[in-house]
Amino acid sequence: MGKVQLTRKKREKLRHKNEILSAALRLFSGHGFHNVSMQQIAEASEFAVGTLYNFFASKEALFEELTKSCGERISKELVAILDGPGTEVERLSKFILHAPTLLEENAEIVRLYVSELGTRGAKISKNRDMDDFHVLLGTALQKLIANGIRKGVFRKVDPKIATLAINSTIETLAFENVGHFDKTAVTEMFDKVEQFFIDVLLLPEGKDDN
Amino acid sequence: MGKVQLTRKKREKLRHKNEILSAALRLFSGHGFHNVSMQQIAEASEFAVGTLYNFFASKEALFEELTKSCGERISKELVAILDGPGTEVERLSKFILHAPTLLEENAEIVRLYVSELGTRGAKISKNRDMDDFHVLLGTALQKLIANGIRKGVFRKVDPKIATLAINSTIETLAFENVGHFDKTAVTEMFDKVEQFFIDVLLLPEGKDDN
DNA sequence: TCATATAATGAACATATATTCATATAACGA
DNA sequence: TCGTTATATGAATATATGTTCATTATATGA
Repeated sequence: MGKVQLTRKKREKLRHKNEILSAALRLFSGHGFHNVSMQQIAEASEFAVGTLYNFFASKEALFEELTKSCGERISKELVAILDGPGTEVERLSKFILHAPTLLEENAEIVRLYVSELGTRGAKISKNRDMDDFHVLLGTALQKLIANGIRKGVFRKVDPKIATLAINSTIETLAFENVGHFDKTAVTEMFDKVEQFFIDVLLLPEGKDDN
Repeated sequence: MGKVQLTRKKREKLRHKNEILSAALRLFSGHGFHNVSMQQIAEASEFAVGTLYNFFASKEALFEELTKSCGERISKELVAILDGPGTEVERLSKFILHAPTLLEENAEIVRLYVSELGTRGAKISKNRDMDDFHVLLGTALQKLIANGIRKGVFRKVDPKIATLAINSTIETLAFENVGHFDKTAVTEMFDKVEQFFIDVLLLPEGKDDN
């Protein structure tokens, strides 16, 4: 579906659009939606203000387009780990330990998410995409933990609460570090988080809760 | 220090100031800093715009004054529990279970905190008070957990990470529920959170990690 | 080459809103 | 009562900025 090869013009146009989006992401993530003007985006992307409106109906529309795809991409990456190969412990471990890399590669988006979308609160727009991806992620993690419990690998905790705790911790840590990112320090912290949750969730061998 | 009894005029003035702050809190917490104008605050508090500027140098100053005291009050309330009487387990338990009440009584402030201060990100102002109180709280909780471990009540986990996990979980849950607050549902959730962390941190009797 | 379509431009416009300040009002003390 | 001080007022100002649109530039294909 869709043309395999776009015409030169279409490709150019798409490239221009992406350049605008890219500049907007940089600015928004640095200063926040309300503190960035269309003028600034125009200057940063080296287009005229009017040109922006040939691509996006409004400042809000630009913002939404910017966030739409990002959430999906990141959430898919994480769900892939949770639903991927390996034991429950291995996957949970991998999931937590993948955060530093993910954070490094998506610093701007995460910063945008933190500064504008929060996880809740007064949203810029009615954009609910982020929340949807959040739910998707939560479901996958919850299922993993429930499976682990059923197999007798994890203690009998409430999978919902465990998921909440793990996700909250990862997010908080991510948000706290996205401003001044130090890979070594961040990696170290996430190592400890992984250790904590594995340690705490793992059923001591030989002991059986059932 | 300070007059014990203020003159009628001073008292009136203070009352007026608080009325403005109160109206501002209601508006800000509902719509966010950028979506509330001085006009609106003036109307809501039944003063003229100019009057607001007799009390506060700017919109930002008003906002800061609003947040300054709130954080301190809440954080003190929680630290009092953590540093209060009872065993480590009892205090941790009480700390978590106190959230619903606290949330109910401070819904507007929490909403404001969520929608504008986030926990980080593009702040309205350079106001760091909230962060300071956050640190204070973290320190108290961390100490409690460290003590619990030393006494052999808790497993040997990293107190820092445990604190991070507990605080993150409580905050996330609080933030998610402050919009449409349902005391019963919220209480139930926090009960489960308490159960989870106690369950997971408690050293099985007879077993000794040391 | 030229007619047409597409894209880019940025000055001008409309609106919103933070802030000011000259004026009015009320409270107070002599 | 009256002058003085403190407080309240809100129209006017200054500024910022989202959006429009008539104009210009560029690309395309006959």
